[in-house]
Amino acid sequence: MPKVTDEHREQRREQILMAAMICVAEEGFHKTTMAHVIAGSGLSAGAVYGYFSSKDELILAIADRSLSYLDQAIDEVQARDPVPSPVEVTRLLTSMIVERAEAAPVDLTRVVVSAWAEAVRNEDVRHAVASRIDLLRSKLADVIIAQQSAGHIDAGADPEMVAKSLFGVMPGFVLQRLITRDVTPADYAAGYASLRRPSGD
Amino acid sequence: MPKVTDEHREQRREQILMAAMICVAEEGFHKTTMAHVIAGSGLSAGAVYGYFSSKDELILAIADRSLSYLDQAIDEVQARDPVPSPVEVTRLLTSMIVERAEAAPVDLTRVVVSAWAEAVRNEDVRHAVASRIDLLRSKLADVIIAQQSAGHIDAGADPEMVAKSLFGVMPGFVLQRLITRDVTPADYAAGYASLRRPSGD
Amino acid sequence: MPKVTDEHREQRREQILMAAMICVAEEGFHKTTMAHVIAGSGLSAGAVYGYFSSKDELILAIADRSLSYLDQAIDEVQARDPVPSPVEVTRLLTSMIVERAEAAPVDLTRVVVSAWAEAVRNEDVRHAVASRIDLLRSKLADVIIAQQSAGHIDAGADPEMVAKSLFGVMPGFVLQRLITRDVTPADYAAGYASLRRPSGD
Amino acid sequence: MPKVTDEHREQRREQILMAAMICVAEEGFHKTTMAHVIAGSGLSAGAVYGYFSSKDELILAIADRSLSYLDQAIDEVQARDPVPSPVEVTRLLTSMIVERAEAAPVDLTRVVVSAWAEAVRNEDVRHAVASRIDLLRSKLADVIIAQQSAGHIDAGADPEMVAKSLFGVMPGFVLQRLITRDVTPADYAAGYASLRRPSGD
DNA sequence: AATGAATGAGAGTTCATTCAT
DNA sequence: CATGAATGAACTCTCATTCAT
Repeated sequence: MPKVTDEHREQRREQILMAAMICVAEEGFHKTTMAHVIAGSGLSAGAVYGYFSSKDELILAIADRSLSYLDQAIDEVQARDPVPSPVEVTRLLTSMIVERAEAAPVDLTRVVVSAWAEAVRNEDVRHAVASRIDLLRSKLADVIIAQQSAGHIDAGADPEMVAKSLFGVMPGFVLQRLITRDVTPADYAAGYASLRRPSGD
Repeated sequence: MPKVTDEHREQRREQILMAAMICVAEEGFHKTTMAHVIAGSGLSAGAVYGYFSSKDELILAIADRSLSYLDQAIDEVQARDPVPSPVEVTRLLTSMIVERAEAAPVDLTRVVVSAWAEAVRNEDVRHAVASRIDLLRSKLADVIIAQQSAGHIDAGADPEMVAKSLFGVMPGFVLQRLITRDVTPADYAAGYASLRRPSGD
Repeated sequence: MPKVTDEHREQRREQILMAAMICVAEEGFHKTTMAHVIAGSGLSAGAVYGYFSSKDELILAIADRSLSYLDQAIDEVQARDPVPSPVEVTRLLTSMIVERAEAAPVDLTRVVVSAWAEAVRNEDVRHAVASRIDLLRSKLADVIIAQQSAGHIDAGADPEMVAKSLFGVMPGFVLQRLITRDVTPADYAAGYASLRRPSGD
Repeated sequence: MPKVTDEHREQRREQILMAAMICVAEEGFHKTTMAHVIAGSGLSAGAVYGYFSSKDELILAIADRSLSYLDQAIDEVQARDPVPSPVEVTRLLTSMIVERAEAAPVDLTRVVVSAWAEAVRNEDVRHAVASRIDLLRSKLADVIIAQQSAGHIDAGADPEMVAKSLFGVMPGFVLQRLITRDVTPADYAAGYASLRRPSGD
C-alpha cells in the first residue's frame, strides 16, 4: 500500500486518535494501554506506531485535541449578536459542554480532566494545554471587550484578567458534572448571577 | 489493645500517606510506584501493606485527604465576622489555597488534580471525592445564608445552588495556577467582581 | 537478458552491500536494522529484498566481502621480489590493514570482527569465513615456500602449518588496534622480531 | 526471604551470569534474549533484574568475565621456573585455552569472540575489555622481562611492546580453533618457532 | 516492477503483591 | 511481627518481512 494520500494518512491518524480518546475517557491516560488503543483502532501495533511514535506523543495529541473542542463553543458565543451578558455566556458555554459531551461517541470532558492531571506532571502536555487555554481565554477576552462596549461589564476592567475568571468557571462545572453529578447549566449560571448583592457589591 | 500502639499505628499510617502524597504530587497516581512510596516512607514493603492493603486503598486515602485540606480554609471563612462578601470569599479561599500549597512540603493542589482525574474513572474515589465536595459545599451554603442575611446576596436564591457556583470558582483557579501559572488570588477575585455590569446584571 | 540490466543489477547490489557495511561497521550485525540499510541504500524495502532475500543472506554476503579485502593485501605481498622476511611480511600486512581501514569510507576491520562473532554462531557464515581464511592461508603458504627457498625459514617446516601461525598474527593486531588502540604496524612487527632469542630459539 | 547473606547474593549473581554465558556462547550477545537467560537461570524475570539492571549491564559483566579467565592461565605461566621460552609460552597459553574451553560447561572462547565484537560498538564494553587486555599484557610483560634475563629475548627490546605481539598470538589461535577448526597448540607454537630463518632474522 | 504501509510475534523491562524467613 | 527477595503477568515498543497498489 505505498504512496498513500495525505488525506488517507490524516484519516488513519484520526482513527487512532478517536480509539485512544475512547480509552482515555474510560480509563484515563495511564490505565489506557497501547494494546487497547491498537485493538480499538483496528490496526496493528506497528501501524499505530507509524502514526504516533510513542505513547507520550499520543497523550500529547489527545490532550491538545480534548481542549480544542471548546474552541468551537467559544466561537459560537463570539458570533452572537447582540453580545450576551456574562451570566448568559456562562450558561451558553456550560450548555454547549453538556451538549457536545452527550452527543459525541466520547465524553470529552472526561478526557479533559485527564489532560489537566497530565499537564501537572508532564511539561510537554503542560505547554500544550497552557497554549490551548491561552487561546480560549483570548477569545473570551474579545467577548469581554464587546460586553464592556455593551455596558455589561465595568469598562475599566482588564479584559485579560476578567477572561481568566470567566474561563475559570468551566473547570468547576465540568468537575461537578462528572463527580457530584448534580449541576445543570441553567442552575450553575443562575448561581453565578446570584453571587452579587441586590445592588452593587 | 495498648493505647500507645494505636497511636503508633496512626503515626505510621500518616508517615506512609505523606510519603505517598509527595510522590503523587510529583508523578500522579499511576506513575507513582509502590516502590517509591515504600522508599519514601522509610518502611518495608510488608509494613506498608500492613497499613494499606493495596495501592487502590492508598489512592483512596490520598484522594480523600487531598480534599480535606480545604475544610480548614472554609472553616476559617465561616468564622469571619462580619461575613465577607462573595468576592471577598473568593479572594480568601484562593489565597488560602496558595498559602497552604506554598507552605506545605507537598503542593496539595497537584494531588487534588490527580484526585479529580481518578474520580472520573474509579467509582470508589468518585464517591469519596463527591462526599468531600458535598461537605465543602454545605459549609459554603452556610456562608451564603449568612451573606443573604447581610444583604450581600439575593435573599430569594437557593443557597445550595449558589454554593455549587461558588465552589466551582476554585478548580479553575487551581488549574490556571498550576498550568498557565498566571493567576493571583487578588486578580482572580477582581475578575469575578467585574463580571457584573455596573448596575444590576 | 540485456547486458546493461545485469550491470545495473550488480551496481545496485553493491550499493546495498556498501550501505549495509557502513551500518555493520557502526553497530554490528544484530543492531543493524534492515530499515537502516534500506535508508542508507536509498532504495525501497521491496527493492532491497529483490537483491537479498533475507537479512541472513545479506549478513553472509557482508561477512564474505569483509574478509575478501585482505586478498589484495596478500597478493601484493606475494608479488614482492625478493620475497620479504617473516617479520617484514607481518609489517606489510598490518600496514596494509591500517591503510585500507583509514582510507575506506568504512573501517572494514570493524566489520571483520562482526563476521568472526557471527561465524561462531551461524554455520553458513562460519563456512564462508572458513573458506576465505583457507584461501588467505594458502596464499600465505606460497609466500612461506618462497621464504624457505630464500633461507628465511627452516626448510623442514610444513608451510601450511606456518601459514596458520602467520595468519594468526593479524586478528591480534586488528583487535588491539580497535580495542586498546595502542598498536602500530612497525612496533607490532618489531615485537615479533624480538620474540626470538638473540641466537636460535 | 529477607536479609539474604552477601554470599547468597553473590551465588545468585553467578547463577545468572553462568546461564547467560551459556546462552551467549551459543547465540552471541544479541541473539541471546533475556527470556532465555531467565529460563536458564531458573529465576523469575524480576529476580534477574534485581541482580543486573539491564541487558547491557549483563553484557558488560559477561564481557569482563570472559576475559578474566585468561588471568589464571597467565598466572600459571608466570609461576613456572625456569621461565619458559617465547615459543613455550605460546604453546602453554594455547593449551590452557583449549583445556579450559573443553572442560568448562561453556566454551568461553566463544563468549570472548562476542565480547570482542561488542567492544567495537559499545564504549562501555570496549573500556572493560581494554582494561582486561591491559592487565593480561602487563603480566605478559613481566614474563618477557624474565625471558630477557634468561637470554631468551633481546635484552634491548621494550617488554610492553613485545607483550602486545605475544598477546596478539592468542586471538588468531582462538579464531582458527573455532572457525577453521584445524589448529592445535603444538602445531601453532611450532609454526611460530619456524617463523625465523635458521640463523637470526 | 517498484513502492512503502502494514503486519504481529516477540523483544526488554516494570511493578503490585506475596510469603519464607 | 517485620522483612525484602522473589514473582510473573503485563507493559511499551521494534523490526524482518510481505503484498496491495
